[in-house]
Amino acid sequence: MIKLTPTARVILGFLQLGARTGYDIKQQADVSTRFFWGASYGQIYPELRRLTDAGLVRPTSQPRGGLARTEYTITARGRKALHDWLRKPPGPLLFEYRDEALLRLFFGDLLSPEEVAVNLRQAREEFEHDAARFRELQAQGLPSGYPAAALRYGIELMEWIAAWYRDAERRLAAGDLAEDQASS
Amino acid sequence: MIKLTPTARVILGFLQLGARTGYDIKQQADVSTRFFWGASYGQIYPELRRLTDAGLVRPTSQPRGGLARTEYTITARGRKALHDWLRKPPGPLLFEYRDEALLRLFFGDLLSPEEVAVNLRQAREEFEHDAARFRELQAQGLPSGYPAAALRYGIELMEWIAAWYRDAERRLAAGDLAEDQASS
DNA sequence: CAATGCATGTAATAGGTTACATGATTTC
DNA sequence: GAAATCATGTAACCTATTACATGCATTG
Repeated sequence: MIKLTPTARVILGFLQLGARTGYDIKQQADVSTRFFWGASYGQIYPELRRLTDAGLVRPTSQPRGGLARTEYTITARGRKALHDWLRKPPGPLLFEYRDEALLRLFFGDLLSPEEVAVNLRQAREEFEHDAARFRELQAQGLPSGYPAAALRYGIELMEWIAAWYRDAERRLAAGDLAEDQASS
Repeated sequence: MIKLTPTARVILGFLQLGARTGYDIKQQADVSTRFFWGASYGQIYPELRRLTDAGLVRPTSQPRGGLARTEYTITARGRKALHDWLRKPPGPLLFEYRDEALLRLFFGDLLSPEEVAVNLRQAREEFEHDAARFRELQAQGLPSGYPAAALRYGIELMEWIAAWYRDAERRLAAGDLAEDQASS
């Protein structure tokens, strides 16, 4: 079974969903998978070349007037590799979570409770802001089906996190955050 | 204001909380910040050298018998840099989220509903498993205070995600996942 | 005709993991 | 005396972002 690099997965997926150029893939990813799976030009173009060499995509020159343009289509091999990964990815599912706000909370003992409170509020506001941005995307009504479900996940996740911080602020003020006992 | 690299933040934080050696930092991070802020030897040791050169930490040779050992203490400059970052990080708070399960859901149109259902179940089970692992850590009663709050965050996040996938399974079976309308 | 959008691409840099190598000490 | 733990470190590799460079086409 062919192993796809992280970026190859998005590329093949978007190609099969109708994307044509590298530019196109980037635009679509930016308004959909971005928050849980990004892709930059610095990854996309070199990867498209590797996928071409591996026979998973096929490029065709499709200039628009004098504007050089390369359209890619997914090959049978590419479709198979994509489908294989969609059903049984090699290795455990990749999940990465990195959160500076949480790290600052973790080191809360090095700050005064007031300073921690400021940090919690700031984190909450950022996540609220993110949730609002996602809600706008949703209101524009663009996605439907599975992409809509993923967007919904993003909104609800951001709102859950914001709510968690809101609750942490409350607990801090009530004096039972830093003294938390492991609840049984 | 001194800019700390991502790894420098964890290192300085753990040093101020009492860690002594590079090995020590790694052990402590592995059972606490790991899920939202990891650190590997390949990062820690070179970074300790850079921090030494920058005057943020001070190494002292403290062999245990014939075992070479270097204990690090944070300097006044180091404490200031850490405290500055804890209160006002340069730039927006770093937040990274990467989720292969969600990407597979996003491309659900390329699979049959049955295959999507299998993926959802698999994802849910993985997150349930993670939650259980965190719960064990918590049951061992090791952390208290802010570290305990961060662990609690981890448990509740994993459980929230698992619940989201459980609900997605239900909606898929009911036929209103892939046909989702943007709810107003 | 200026600004924006379409389109491709590279170089520098950053940040990170994994695997390996080495060797002492402690515990069973 | 074998296995696990303490301890340090590096080399190879992977993945990714940012900034830059280039130039055509479209829209106001």
